[in-house]
Amino acid sequence: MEIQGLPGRLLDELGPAIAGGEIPVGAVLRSEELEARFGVSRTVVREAVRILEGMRMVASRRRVGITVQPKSDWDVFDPLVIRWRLAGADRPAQLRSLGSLRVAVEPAAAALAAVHASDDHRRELSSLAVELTMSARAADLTTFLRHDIAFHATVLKASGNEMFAHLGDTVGAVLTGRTEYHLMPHQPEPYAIRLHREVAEAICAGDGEHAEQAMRTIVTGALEELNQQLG
Amino acid sequence: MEIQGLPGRLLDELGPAIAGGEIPVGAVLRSEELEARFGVSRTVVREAVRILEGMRMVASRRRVGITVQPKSDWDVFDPLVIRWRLAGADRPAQLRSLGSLRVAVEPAAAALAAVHASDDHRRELSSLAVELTMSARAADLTTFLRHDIAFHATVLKASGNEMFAHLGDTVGAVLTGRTEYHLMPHQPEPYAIRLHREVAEAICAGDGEHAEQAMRTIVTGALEELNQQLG
DNA sequence: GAAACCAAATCGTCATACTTTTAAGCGGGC
DNA sequence: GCCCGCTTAAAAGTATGACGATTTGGTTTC
Repeated sequence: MEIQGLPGRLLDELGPAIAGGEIPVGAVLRSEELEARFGVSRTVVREAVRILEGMRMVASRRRVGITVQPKSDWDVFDPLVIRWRLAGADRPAQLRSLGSLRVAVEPAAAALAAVHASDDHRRELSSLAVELTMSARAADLTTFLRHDIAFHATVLKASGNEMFAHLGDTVGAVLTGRTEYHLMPHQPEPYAIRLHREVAEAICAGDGEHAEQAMRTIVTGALEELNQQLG
Repeated sequence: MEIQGLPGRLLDELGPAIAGGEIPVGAVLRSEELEARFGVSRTVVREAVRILEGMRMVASRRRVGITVQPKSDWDVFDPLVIRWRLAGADRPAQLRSLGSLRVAVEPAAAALAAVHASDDHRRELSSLAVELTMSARAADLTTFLRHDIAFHATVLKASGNEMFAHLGDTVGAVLTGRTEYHLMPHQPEPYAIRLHREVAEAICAGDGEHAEQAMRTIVTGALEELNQQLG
């Protein structure tokens, strides 16, 4: 997942710093300065900057330097950008954006999954629904979170749409972030669990309408809860 | 938009070649070979490869080389990846994926836009709806396409969700691709035009339900048409 | 036959020199 | 005094040679 080598280490410094606003939009960096600051060679700095440029977070121009681009240019779908934003000051905004995206995508994915899911996926969903119920009853929030993430990722994969499938990790990051956010306060609501079971059953039964509806209830509920948390 | 310099030119060769399957998944390239093939230095090759690595299209490992990664790893939301896939053999699959994504996202964006759109956005939408109608009546497909793209992009921007907003260019690419695909055969259907006006009016009036419904009709229609075209 | 070792291939990093672009300062002409 | 063009220098862009690190795969040895 990670970019490796020294450029990767540089990215781990620069990316969060830019996403978190410590290096503000419009700031200008110079390669030489970065070389000195991180004690690496030109090659390494250039490669790291190239990657940031690929994410549209910076632009490099001769005789000027490396300029941090306005946020509206950033590749907001890039997994690294999302992770960096979730880790910094933009976290609330990023969670809100992702919440809306989930409301749009996950019900559609559930509907598609009811039609396109493979037998393996259907089996996995059933089993995950069971494990979800169990870990909820046991108030084991850590494994609950893990199963919850797996559940949503599986629905997205089972939709048969590669773009939906790729949102699995992102949704996972949201769920993790959300759990961290209100510091795992109470055990999962039985109502939400029931809805997850409904989604799984509907998908297994090939009932797209029902799967979509139940999933919509889940994600709109999550969004409302989020908005409440964030004020 | 483009990556610039020699690495950019390299990308313009390698990206489409990989996305189009001419360089198949699992293929292994060596830096030295690429240097020779394109007559550039290590520096340039490495930077281009780093960018491809950032898109998860290749992975570079010591003593083995630069391996083309399975498609399921690619950053399918990266604008460049989308463009490359639309230009090559993956075009049908990419159009289908994007079609489903539009069905999921655009109605939600329209609903949000009805609530969050700025006055400027509302004005622009009204005006675009008018121009859309006019260019359709005049059977001027080129300007129609341009206005259509602008219309959808504006709705996405007006939603106030940065992630939705970023899909504007992508949707534009789909519309362009679609028009090219069936080679601009007939003039736009009056029904579709009417729906666009409805969306604009509903957003201006703050009627989210109606905007969402009308937009859903537009994009599901587009998806059905697409499925018909692709068989 | 298995385990340890060795060697070659390839990427990764560094240092340095040279090239290209371009912002900005300078000066001359109007 | 203002505008236009020329010069200059600053920064990124490219090329190249040397070395380091790592991994694969064969070879040797027990």
